[in-house]
Amino acid sequence: MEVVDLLDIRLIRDEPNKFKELLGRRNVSADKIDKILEFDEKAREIKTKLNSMRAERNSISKEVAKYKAAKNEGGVAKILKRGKELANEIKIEETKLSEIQKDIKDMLLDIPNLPYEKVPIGKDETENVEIRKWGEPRKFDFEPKAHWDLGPQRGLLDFEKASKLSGSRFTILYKDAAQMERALVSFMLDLHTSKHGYTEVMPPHLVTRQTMINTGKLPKFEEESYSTTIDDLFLIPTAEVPLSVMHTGEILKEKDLPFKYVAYTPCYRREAGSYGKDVRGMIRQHQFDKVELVMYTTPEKSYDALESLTNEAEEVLQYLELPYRVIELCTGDLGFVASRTYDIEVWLPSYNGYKEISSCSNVTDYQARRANIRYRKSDNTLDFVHTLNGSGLAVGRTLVAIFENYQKKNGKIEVPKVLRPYMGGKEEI
RNA sequence: GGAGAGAUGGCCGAGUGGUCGAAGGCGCUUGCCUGCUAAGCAAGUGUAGGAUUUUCCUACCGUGGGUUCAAAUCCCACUCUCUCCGCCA
Repeated sequence: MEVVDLLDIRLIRDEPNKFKELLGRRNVSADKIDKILEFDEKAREIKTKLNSMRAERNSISKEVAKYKAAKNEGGVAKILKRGKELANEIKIEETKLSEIQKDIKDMLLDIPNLPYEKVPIGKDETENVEIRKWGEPRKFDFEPKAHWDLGPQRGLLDFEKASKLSGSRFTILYKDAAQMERALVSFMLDLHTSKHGYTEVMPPHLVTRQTMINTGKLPKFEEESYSTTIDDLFLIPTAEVPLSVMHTGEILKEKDLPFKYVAYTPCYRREAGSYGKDVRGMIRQHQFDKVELVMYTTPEKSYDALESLTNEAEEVLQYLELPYRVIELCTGDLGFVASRTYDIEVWLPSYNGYKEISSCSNVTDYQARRANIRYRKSDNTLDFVHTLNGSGLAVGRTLVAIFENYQKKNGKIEVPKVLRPYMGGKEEI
């Protein structure tokens, strides 16, 4: 991977203030940019020097060939001496250059994506902006139960047995709950493939370190990831990882874009940074099911695509008749690779509020640069594609939302109408 | 796990130390021609960096090292793909 591909260092060079300004909005210090520029200048200096040294070496090589052809041994010996000197000098400079380039690469890997200009500026999640609301939270004529009470009481969820097997933050689903989880996966996949035109994919759940780097999950989030002690493979934290770099190193045709992929996979996360958060129930798990949407588009169309992708994810909740709202993340709350993000939050009685159930982001060319995914434009030139991803939806949280919003006084849970065909016609569980 | 073969430009494929950044073909672009389409003819056609920027220089032939004045080509390690054998859901 070339250094320039990461986060085009030429762009930083040309408009350093733009980078400092935009990255400053997401709490990246300007010093980091200055340091990169400083190293970049050093690297270019060495490169220029190397360039002329190599040019000389190449001309020497040609002369050697010429002398040898002319059987001029004296000439050969003389020029070989200079050649050897030069070879040593070149090696020294090359070592210097590769050290600096490695430093630059490490620094660039640590720089997040630029936020879109229109993203609201803010420090953290308290400054996110509500965009729209759909549906009304239900008024209960009894005290609704939280899923962590309701589930075990009904014998549908078991947290204690799960912890015997795997420790904290795991859940076992039984009977109708297990079937509903499966029904939700099928319903979501069917909706996105048949109505929204996505191509269904079943990707690997274990990926290489390089794949994690290409998607921007590493080196930043190593401690958030599960990996295998042998073979250095990583359990995917989301299907975004395999899907958004499936086309690594490829040159796509403009007329084939956009690519729309949907995949159901379990997701594996250590949740290292969230001690004490959402400890009850199955809101925050080390393993959870998710149906993920990923798009590849041209740069011109990516922000429109983000709108449609978000709408497509929202539709799942509309069909399930679950109240939700859409918020836009402010600059301080944006994920590492995202340039703009909408979160969809579903109403949960146990929280007496809205809880994230989907996160839809335009990643622009950030992953495409790392994974070198380009497309050939109509004028025959090459450019990086833009990638987008969004949950469509987090399945476990959707199940929780149904349990809590559809519960009856007697503890039974009504099955949303669209799910009934997937559950043998059951109306309640 | 064992044995063998291989990895070259958008694709196929030649190339075993010195005009090889790489033959040839396909594809693509442009022009000509054919009153459409196809075919035919001609030219062009990798990516990136740098400079004194209508030109010149440099790097890149799976990845990383090494040998050499000089590496796609020789040596070492690794990764991946294919074939056969073994094992296995």
